[in-house]
Amino acid sequence: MPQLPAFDVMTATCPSRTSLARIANKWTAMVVIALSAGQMRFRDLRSAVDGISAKVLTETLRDLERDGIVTRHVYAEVPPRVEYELTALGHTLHAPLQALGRWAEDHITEVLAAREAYDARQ
Amino acid sequence: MPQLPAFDVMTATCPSRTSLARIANKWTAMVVIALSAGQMRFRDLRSAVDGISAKVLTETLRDLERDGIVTRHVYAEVPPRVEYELTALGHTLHAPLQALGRWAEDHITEVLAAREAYDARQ
DNA sequence: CAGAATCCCACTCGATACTG
DNA sequence: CAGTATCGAGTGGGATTCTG
Repeated sequence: MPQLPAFDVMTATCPSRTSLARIANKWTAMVVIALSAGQMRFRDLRSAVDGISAKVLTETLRDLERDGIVTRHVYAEVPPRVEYELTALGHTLHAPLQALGRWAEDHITEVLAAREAYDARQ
Repeated sequence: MPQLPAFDVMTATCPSRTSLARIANKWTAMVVIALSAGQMRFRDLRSAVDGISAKVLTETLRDLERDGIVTRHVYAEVPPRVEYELTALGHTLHAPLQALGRWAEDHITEVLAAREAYDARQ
């Protein structure tokens, strides 16, 4: 058995795992990637992250705000305007998540081929 | 509204999103990180990825195998021995996922502080 | 040992309708 | 516009038991 690197996140009781569970999430990844371009309002985020429902976007943003990754700016206007922005902490998360998104795109052909081969064997 | 990078994965119909959904997952991340050290058998993976159930580990490994990220080697022995290994494709996924795990560990203090502050406001 | 099978709960997520 | 409320289908994931 190979030597494993000491990695706290692999321990069930370590709080960093709750954080990993949040950031290792497709919606989180897409929202953070979208926000990396700069401040955006709710409706623009919704169209940037194609297919996300208002409910899930709201919940995702709340969780990211709670974890200090996103800030919420409410402007007292009519109609209401709410803008979301990455915090400094949020910006440090962009590179890792962007890398994940890039991997998905760069290797989709191989993944699809592997799936087809696997399913053909069954 | 900021200029968004053209990113296929942000499109709901793009197949790369199904791939992102698989890799942006806490169990996937921990399994791939564990396997990056080399070939491992089922039971060792189970203890490396603390807290994962046999069922979820089996399903995660099946999905990763289907996507061409992991290979499964069955040895005709008694008792049975099954080893899992990252493919070449799987190895390209290690760096991004390791970066995510490191982020979770490196920033857990800030995240916990943000949570506490957020919850105190409610 | 490495799983398969089963049961079941909790949570995710989408759709729809409504509100400030 | 930016949500909230509610409902319901689907999925994730744990516990337990059984098998080759």
